[in-house]
Amino acid sequence: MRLVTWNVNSIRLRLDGLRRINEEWRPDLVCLQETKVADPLFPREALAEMGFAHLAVLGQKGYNGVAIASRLPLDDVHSRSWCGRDDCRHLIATVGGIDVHCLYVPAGGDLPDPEVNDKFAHKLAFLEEVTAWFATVDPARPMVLMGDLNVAPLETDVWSHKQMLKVVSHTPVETGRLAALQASAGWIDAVRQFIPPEERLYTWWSYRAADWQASNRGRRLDHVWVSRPLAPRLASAQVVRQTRGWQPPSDHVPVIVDIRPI
DNA sequence: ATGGTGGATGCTCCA
Repeated sequence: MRLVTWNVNSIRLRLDGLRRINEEWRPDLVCLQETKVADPLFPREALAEMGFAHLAVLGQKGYNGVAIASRLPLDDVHSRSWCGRDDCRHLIATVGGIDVHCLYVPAGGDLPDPEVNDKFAHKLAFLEEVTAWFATVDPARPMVLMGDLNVAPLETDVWSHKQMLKVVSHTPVETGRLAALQASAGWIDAVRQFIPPEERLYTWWSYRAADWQASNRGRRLDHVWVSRPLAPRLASAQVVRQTRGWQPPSDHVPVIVDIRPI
């Protein structure tokens, strides 16, 4: 089974990109973040034409929004809300006996100080709540957690570890909270099973760079994690870097993981 | 130290 996660930054502007991904990589299931559209306006038909007969959406006007598109039936579709907000960041479905969590963690604003930046405080509280909840989930279940986690955990997940230590997405408090989330249900970083942690790897490049490829100041913000029972079934992982150069591009690129059948 | 771009929206917020 081929799984893809992609922060599309508007699904309606990324339909051609998704068609290209679909034709070239043939995913069985796609988790989308930042769909930026209310559910009645979601382009359901376009995804059905790509072969995604099963679709779960959780969107709102203008901001956030997640979706799961699948060739295989989705069971027990539901969502969770965190920090007392209904901001469309966590969608859950079961496919082929695997619980799929599509997650969009708050970006956290600019200043990495929860005392002066409410968005950063929200991000930290969000990670803490999700962690506490996953600690109550049975880690023996086959589960996948995929999405834009908005944290680059490893030194090799940013262009400059030293310069990024005070930049939101790579501060010690965030990488610490992400490590706690990873430990909560014994999650395994599927991508780093195939691309060694010593190797630099990014999934996001800012729109603000004059030349994203030349400066290459990326971050690995998008992740695919699996629970212990799925670890022996991991077959491959890849980051589709070249989509950053497609027109019009998302600032995030897709991450693909293949899981063998039992 | 600063501003840079892109998306949705509606004269600004968010990333």
